[in-house]
Amino acid sequence: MVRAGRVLPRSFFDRDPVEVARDLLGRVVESWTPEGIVAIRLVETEAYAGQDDPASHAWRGPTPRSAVMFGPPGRLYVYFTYGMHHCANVVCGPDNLASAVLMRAGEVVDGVDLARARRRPGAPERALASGPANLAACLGLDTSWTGTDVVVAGSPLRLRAGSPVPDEAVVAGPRVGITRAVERPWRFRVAGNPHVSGPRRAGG
DNA sequence: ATAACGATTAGCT
DNA sequence: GCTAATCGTTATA
Repeated sequence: MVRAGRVLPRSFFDRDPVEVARDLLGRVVESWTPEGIVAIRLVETEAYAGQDDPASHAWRGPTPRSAVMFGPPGRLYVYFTYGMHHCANVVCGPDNLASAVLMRAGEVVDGVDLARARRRPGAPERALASGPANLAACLGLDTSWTGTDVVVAGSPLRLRAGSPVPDEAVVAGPRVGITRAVERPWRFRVAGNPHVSGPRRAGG
């Protein structure tokens, strides 16, 4: 069991998503299920700025899928993609923007056995949560988790303070896997960290 | 009703 | 570097 500090308050998420994405590096996301606990220290995130952002699922206004992004900050938005993967975001402020931060990669710091069981036998430890769909799989997340409030006491998904990453260790670069607004440098990662997503690991 | 595609991943060349 | 896997969401009619 890893001591990861206090649960982040709602005010943490009630900010511009670019700020939140940057600040989320080094923080610890943990899921509590009947199977057990898995905790992951985040090393890679991306910001999505709602209706101001052509790459965001919220760009064209609310749909059944993106509705939660238009709600209050601090809730989970999990979507299903490519017919087989889930990815997890935390909704951010400000209220009118429908913004969110995608949790892209991290280091499993608690519940390694459970995390590996949810992935693939023989997956190297550094690859367990390297990529948004891998990270969501380790935590056992699917679309039924959408709407989960991560700041209420006893939530099955929590974000803890962990240890913030200093500016000199943070690299900002273009977001991955999108076709619009590619130029916005809203992907953040910890420089040189072996747990970031690949194979675009070298990109900037 | 239907078609195109996606905030990905793993495996192979 | 290239691509199959696989299906919900969205746009269009």
